Parts: sequence; structure tokens; C-alpha cells
Amino acid sequence: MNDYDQRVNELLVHIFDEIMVTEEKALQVGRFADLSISEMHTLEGIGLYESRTMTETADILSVTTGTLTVAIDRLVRKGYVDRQRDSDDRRIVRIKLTKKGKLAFRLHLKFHTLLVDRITKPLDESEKNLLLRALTSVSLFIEEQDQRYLKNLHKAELKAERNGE
Amino acid sequence: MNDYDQRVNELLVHIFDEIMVTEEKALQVGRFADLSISEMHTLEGIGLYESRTMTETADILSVTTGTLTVAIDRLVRKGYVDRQRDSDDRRIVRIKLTKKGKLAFRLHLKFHTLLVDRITKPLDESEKNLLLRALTSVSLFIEEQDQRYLKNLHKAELKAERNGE
DNA sequence: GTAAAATAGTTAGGTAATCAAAATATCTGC
DNA sequence: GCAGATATTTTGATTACCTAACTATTTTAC
Repeated sequence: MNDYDQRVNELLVHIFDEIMVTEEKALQVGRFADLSISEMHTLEGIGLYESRTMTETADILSVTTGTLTVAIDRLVRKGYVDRQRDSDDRRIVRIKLTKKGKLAFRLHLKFHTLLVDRITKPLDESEKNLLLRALTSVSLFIEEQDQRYLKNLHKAELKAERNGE
Repeated sequence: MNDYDQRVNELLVHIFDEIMVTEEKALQVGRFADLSISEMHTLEGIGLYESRTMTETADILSVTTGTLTVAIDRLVRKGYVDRQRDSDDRRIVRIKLTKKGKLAFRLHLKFHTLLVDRITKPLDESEKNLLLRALTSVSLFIEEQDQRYLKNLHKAELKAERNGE
């Protein structure tokens, strides 16, 4: 890896780390301090408008239904989520955000808006466009390359071992 | 929120969600399947060359030393980290990566290398410079503005509540 | 029309990451 | 040489997650 790539790498890692920390910190001020990031993420998974089943929501969030059950227990207890058995098919449990849950979620969206504002404020137009391209590229990389990446990684690993690293 | 910000926002959210998953998955193939992301992050905190004290490393990683002690226990048990008391000052514990730890860490860097390659390959020289400048501004800006940002967020929250959102 | 299979969710038991606070061990300054 | 400072570990919580066992309900296949 050359110097330039190295520097870009460090910056990306740093920005990534900082955003995480900021997001955590942001949640800990104000009215919804009893929500963790992961709980907020669960609210996002449920979404604003529909009621979702446990399984649907667990799939969206990529967790098991067991994990979700526990998470929803807590969110119901805290008053962010409403849980009801479906009257047609009583195996199904439908969850949706309460008023309080919706408010918390909307405020979280504001957080993202402010964050993007803040991040991009020091940039001029051409920098913004380039950043957009870079982010798109990261995003595509992640989406597309899972398989190829794993293969490459494995090859790299074998090679590194041969070199006795 | 204008289109640009919207797009950046979506990309960031997407990237955050996906990077975690991909990085986790990447770790679970091959020889180092017994390392979690967080354990890999601990290895990064220790670094390749120096031996670090517990307190230094905990600071770098932004965790308490108690948390680090537990993490290092496991990494020592798994053979990634070497732990030794300082002979001059026996209060101090010095940790460093074992050969296996270094290998795991270097392979992890490959993930980042591939990512950065992907981003910078299609750029020409002046674009590369621009990207570097943009990322540097973002990185600096994020660090500086935490306090002001949190204040803004709080104001936004109050305003949203007034509007009955 | 009922017994077996499938589906949806919950519960139980376990691991890991994290913290704050108490405990331990060592060093330093007077 | 002891009082306080410093470095680390231990302890006791909580949260997030998993797998596997269990419960309740619906669907299917005879």
C-alpha cells in the first residue's frame, strides 16, 4: 500500500470511528437517553408506518427472533413499541412504534441530517461531488464484492503464510 | 435536506450497516475464524511494532482498563497477544502481538487495502488530491465540532417537540 | 376430521463487550 | 517507612447476541 492509500485508509477509519462515537454520544443527551444505538436500530427496523411481524423485523435487522423478542420486551417496557397478537393468525405477533417511538425515530433522522450537514459543511462543490463518488464506491464495493473479496482474502492469507509472515 | 445531503446520508447509513456485517463475515473464513471484529480492533489498538501498556492501549481503544483486561485474557488464551510485566516498574503490564497476532492483523489490513484500491483506482491525480483534502477536512471537522453539534441536536429536538412531531 | 408437519414466537442457557467500583500490587515523595 | 498515587485485575452489573428447546397455532395429507 502506498502513502496515499495509507493516508486515505487512515482517514476513512478515523471518520468511521468518530461517527460511531458521536452517534452514541448524541443519543445520550436529551429526552431519549434510555435508548441505546442498538435499540434505535431496532426502532428503525420496525419503521414508521406499517406494523411488522417479529420474523419480518428480525430478518430486516439480521438477528434471530429470539434476540428480537428480548429487545422488544425491553422496548415495550420502555414505551417505544406496541406488541399485539394478530387476530387472524394467532401465531403472529405484530409490533409497531408507539407515539413516543415515532418521535424518537424522527429525531434520530434529524440526527443524520445534522451529521451530514456537519460533515460536508467544510467542503466545496467539487469536493462534495468527489466525496459522493467515493462513498458510492465504498457502498458498491461492499454490496458486490462479498464473494470475490472472501476469495481474495483467502488467497492473500495463504500467500502471507507461505512468506512466513 | 437537499438531494445531495439526502444521498450522502443514505450512503453513510448503508455503509455503516454493511461494513460491519462484511467485515465480520470476512473474518469468519480461514485461519482466524476465532477472532471477532472487536478482538481485531483490539489487535489494531496494540499495533504491530511497539509493546504497549494496558492503560495506553485502553486509551487508544476508548475502553476502561477493566474491559481491556478481559479482552486481553482471551487474546492471550487464543495465542494472539503476549502479556508481560515490566521489569522496571512491576505495576505495568506490557502487551504485544504474537507472530500469529501480527499475521492476523496484516491480513485484516488487506480488507482495507482492497477497499481503498476500489475507491482510488478510478481517480486521476488531481482527483486523488482533492479526495485527500476532502477527507482531511471532514476528519478534522468531526473532531472539533462535537460540542457544538450536540447543542444543535438538542435544539432540533426541542423544536421538533414544539412542532408536535 | 384428526394426526403430523410446518410456522411463529418465547424461553433458557451461554458467550462477549462493556462499565463502575472495589481490591491488589507496586512505586514515589517526604 | 508510610501515605498517597498509579497500574492493573477482579467483581458484579447490563446489554446484545446466539443456539436449541419449548409452546402455541395453523396447515396439510391422508
